[in-house]
Amino acid sequence: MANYSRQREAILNELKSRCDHPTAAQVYEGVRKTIPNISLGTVYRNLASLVESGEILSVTVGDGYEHFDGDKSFHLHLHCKECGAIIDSRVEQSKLKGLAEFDGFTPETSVCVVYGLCKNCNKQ
Amino acid sequence: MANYSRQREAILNELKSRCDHPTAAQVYEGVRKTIPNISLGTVYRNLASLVESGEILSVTVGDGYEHFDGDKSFHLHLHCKECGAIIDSRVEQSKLKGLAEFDGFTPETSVCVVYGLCKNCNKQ
DNA sequence: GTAAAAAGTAGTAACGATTACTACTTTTGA
DNA sequence: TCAAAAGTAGTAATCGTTACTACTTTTTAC
Repeated sequence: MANYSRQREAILNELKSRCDHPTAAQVYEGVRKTIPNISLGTVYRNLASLVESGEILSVTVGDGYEHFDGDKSFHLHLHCKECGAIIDSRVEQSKLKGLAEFDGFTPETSVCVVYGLCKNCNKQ
Repeated sequence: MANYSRQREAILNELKSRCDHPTAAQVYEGVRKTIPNISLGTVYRNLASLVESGEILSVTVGDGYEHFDGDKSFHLHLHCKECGAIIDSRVEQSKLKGLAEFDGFTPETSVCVVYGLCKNCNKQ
């Protein structure tokens, strides 16, 4: 089985079993409960590999850290600029403008990033 | 006039006059044509201050750089994972799911980040 | 107008999240 | 069973960004 290791499995498991959006350092702390001497570099490498293979998502909100999300279903991330929380929003895709009323959250600016391939790169 | 300086004005002007989403280093290069000995630290400080005051937007797409946008109107940023381009999409807010057909862009995953205040922080 | 206080800058050093590297261990497959 | 391939631990290096200090510009009060 390609790409298999006890460490990689523990990292993916850690991410799937929690509901927040941890940073690499937070995943590292969590996995250390199972594999105490795992290396931080191993966590970074496997997280990058899991993002590359599409098994998890990478979320950047501009707080200086890369966050990871084991939930790949469509949802918005509400980022509080005050406390830094990243809150999942289960609104329908077509109801983006209804966001203002979502659970007391007051949006100021919304920046949506869509990942994929542009027309040019798609041809190659 | 608070917050005024020739450097800050040149930085804001540089950002408003271009249609891409430059990094701090790219803004620095552009402003150096007007103010050759401007400091990179000054560019970073003013960009952060302009974001803070809401005059410009900060866009992070996970490429390791912070990007800046002088256009504050609602639009999506299509980020090509191949060439790194950040393409503005003028779709209506309510037509998010129609993205797939936008100008040949093939979305794989879309991560939307909404900035604001959560219920708790809003009370304070 | 002018001088002192306040605010901003240039240049450089430091920071810290992430990545690269090397020797070692685990996994794979014939 | 054993050598090649793949992965890891631990540490060093990278580099975008931030902090710091002496200096300059702007503001404010008289």
